[in-house]
Formats: sequence, C-alpha cells, structure tokens
Amino acid sequence: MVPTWGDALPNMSERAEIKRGSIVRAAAQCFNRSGFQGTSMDDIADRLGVSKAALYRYVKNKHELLFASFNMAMDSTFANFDRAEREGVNGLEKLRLTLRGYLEEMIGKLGHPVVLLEEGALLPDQSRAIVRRRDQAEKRYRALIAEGIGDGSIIACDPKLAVFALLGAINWVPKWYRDNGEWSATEVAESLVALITRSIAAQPDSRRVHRVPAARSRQSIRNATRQGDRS
Amino acid sequence: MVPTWGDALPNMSERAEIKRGSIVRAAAQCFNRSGFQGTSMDDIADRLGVSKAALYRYVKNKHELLFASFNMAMDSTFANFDRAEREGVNGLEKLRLTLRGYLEEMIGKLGHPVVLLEEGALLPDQSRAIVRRRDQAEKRYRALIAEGIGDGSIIACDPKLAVFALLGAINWVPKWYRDNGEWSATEVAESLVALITRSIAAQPDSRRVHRVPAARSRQSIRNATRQGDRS
DNA sequence: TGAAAAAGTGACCCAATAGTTACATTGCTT
DNA sequence: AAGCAATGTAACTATTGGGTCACTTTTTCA
Repeated sequence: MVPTWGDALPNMSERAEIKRGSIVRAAAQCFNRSGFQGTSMDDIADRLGVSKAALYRYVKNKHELLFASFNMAMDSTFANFDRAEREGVNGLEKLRLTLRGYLEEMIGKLGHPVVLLEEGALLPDQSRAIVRRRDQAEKRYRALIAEGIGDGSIIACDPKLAVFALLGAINWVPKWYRDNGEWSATEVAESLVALITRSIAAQPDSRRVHRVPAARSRQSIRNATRQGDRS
Repeated sequence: MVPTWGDALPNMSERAEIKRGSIVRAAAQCFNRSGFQGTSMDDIADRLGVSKAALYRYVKNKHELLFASFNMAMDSTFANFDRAEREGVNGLEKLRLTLRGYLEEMIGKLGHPVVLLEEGALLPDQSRAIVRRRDQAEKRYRALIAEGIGDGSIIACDPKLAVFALLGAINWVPKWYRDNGEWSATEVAESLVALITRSIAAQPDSRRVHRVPAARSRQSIRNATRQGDRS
C-alpha cells in the first residue's frame, strides 16, 4: 500500500481539474490582451510551457475556453452580489461592495480577463447562455440602484444608463492596469469604485474620492501603467 | 465642351477620396462589432456591396484601415478639445463639452467605432504614432481636470484615475448602443456625460442627471438596446 | 518490476483569409 | 465611334491557425 499523504496530494481527477483551471486562466489573459481571434492556441500553450496538442486533453476546443472565461467572470459577479446583499446597509453600499469585489477579483486573482469584450465571438448556444446570465446580472445591478433610490442613498436617475456607465468604467480597467505597477488590485478597486459611484450618490463625499492615489511620485505611476501594451 | 455642372460633380480623384472614406467607415463598423482579427476583408467588401479586390484600389492593406480608423477617432477628439477650449467657461465645462462632442460624433456620424479596443492589432510603427496621439489626448484630458480643480469646478481627485474612469464609460457605449434604438446619439451623449462627470463635479447637480431618459416606455428601451448583439 | 493508464509531443490535415493578377466593364474625352 | 483610363471581378496563391493522430514519455499501482 502506498502512503496517501492524507488528502495533501490531489488525486488524478483533481489534478486534471486544476490544470484545466490554469488553462482557462491563461486563455483569459491572452484573450484580454489580444482578443479571442487574435489569440492562437499556440499562444496559450506557450504561456503554459506545453504544446498545443496537450491542451486538447483538458479542453474540447477554443470556444470552450472563451465560454469558461465568461462563466468565470459571471460566477464572480453573482458571488459578489450575494456577499453585498448580506453586508451592505443600503442600495449604494451594496452596489459599491459588489463592484469592488468583482473588480478586485478580476484584476487580482483571475488576471483581469475582459472577456466581456469578446462576447461576439461566442457560438450561438454559448452566447444564449452567457447573455442570459449577463442580463440577470444587469437586472440585479439595476435593482440595487432602484433600492438605493428608494432608500435615499442614490439620486433619481435612469438605472439602465447608470449601470452601463458603471460597468464601462469597470470593464475598461484591464486596458490600462498593469500587474507590475504600483497600484495593487485592492487600491485600484477601492478608489475607482469610490470615484464612479459618486456619480449617483445622494450625498457625494469628496474625501472618499480624494484619498487613495497621489501618495507616490508621478513618474512611478506613469511607468506602472500602460507601458507594455505592445508598442 | 461638356458641362461641368459647376463644382457639383466631384471630379474623379475626389470621388476616389469619398469612396476611400466610406471604406474606412465600413471597416471601423466591422472592427467595432467583431474586432480587427474577427473581421475579414470580405466582410467589409460585402457591407459595401463590392468585391474584396475592389477595396485594394483604395487601400493598401487591412492594417491601413485600422490605422485610419484610429486616426479618425483621434482627429475627432482633438477637434472637440479645441472647440471646448473656446466655448467652455471652466475646467469641468470644457471637459463636458469635449466628451459630449466626441461621443456624439462617434456614435452618430462615424458608426461608433471602438477601434480603441483593437490597439494591440496595430503594426509597430502605426502603434507608435497612435500611442503618441492618445497620450497627448490623455494629457490634455488630465490638464482639463487640473484646470477644473484649480478653478473650483472639480473636486480634488487623481486626474489619471478620473480620466481612465471617464474614458471607460465613454468607450463602452458602442457595446450597448444600437442605432435603431430610441435614444439618439445626442440624447445618449448628453445624459451619459452629465452622469459620469457628476463623479468629479464640485457641485453635483442631481437635476442634470435626472433629466433625459425615462420619458419612454421601459419596453421600447429594452428592445432598442442590446438585442441584436449576435445572439 | 512491469504493464497499463495518463500525459505530452511533432507532424500533419484542412478551412479560412490576406493579398495578387489577369481579364471584363464602364464611362469619359476627343 | 474610338480609344483610353478608371473601376471592378473571379480565380488564384500563400499563409495562418484550429484541430487530429500516431507515437513517446511519464506516472500509477498490483
């Protein structure tokens, strides 16, 4: 009998699951940088140091990777809705918690996949599934705003337009955020969400927005963001 | 002697220039919908009702189309900076004028090309040229915010972060705006800019944000936006 | 230890597509 | 009407890249 090391060593099927996860994450990062069509399976394989053919042991095809990336993002969104529902005291605070948690996970853990930009590349049935989830998410965002309008924490505004504006600012982050930069995921999430939610806050607090950045030299920030795009 | 019809009939080289322009616009629309790599030259040709080979009479290659799209967007940005500089009374108003004018042109005249999303697809020397222009634009945006902070129209905030947030919301518009919808380009531009600039306004005016949408039925708006993505 | 299962690879196939070329057509000019 | 330049097209070439397969290497486990 071979020692099992308790449960410390993941068994085979778990190991496969872990590998599949890192493939999906690598794919999401590539998609984020170069787009779905601009990413080849070789790109993803190279990033993991394996051959293209190895990927197909864990993944059916390239579209499945895109689909999985989307679902990862949606899972994160809904998990943060639930947490915010428990922890937030009013509509505005719940909205802030949701956005902050989502953004932090995206740019921190998941390697900021703005997969959302590549929606058009999904296959029809995948697209239906994702569009349904995204519509649910948007509905829930709008509900939070409506709640905030009701409890007085948010000004009267069009919830649909407000959600588009907020999500735009959030989903744009991967276009300028760089890992090697001076801002941590938490810092960016906190100060950006504070800034953008001020647009609909009933009592806009200028200190909240003022706080976070500014402490470092302009030069280091300049170097930290937006250098390595591809130029 | 054939009648010249005054200058009413464009001569040949002018006609060629006009055709080139509509090729660029068609390309920008395709890039916006499907991305640079996701758009084939046949797609662009089909949209114009000609064959692919015809395009190559007016355009050197596909990358030139992307480059031209980018420059179109940057031209619009700088033109609106200049106009805002003349017409705006303080930093915040100049910022609003610039954003509104840019957005209106993008989604109205130009067929909303979010070419900016495809920056990574540019060839190295094209990329250098575009990055330079974009950096100039961002610098000018930040200068407007600094001006607003100085003249008291904008709260103390990090200009860099604020610009990223504003441009994110703006550049996200093509992801949800639909031509056939109920909102005109002007309406969207006006109410969205009012909303997002409230995030940094020293005296946030809730009426300004409240105003525009809401007048129509929810159902028509739902139908107008985000239906035809591809699903 | 040895056999079977799992993991991984290089070489290949094939569809899509950027770009070219040889030819047809249109329409302006004399 | 003749001729010529401009415009457009269908068919072709070459390359890229998704996906597969026969084969090798590594890991598992009786």
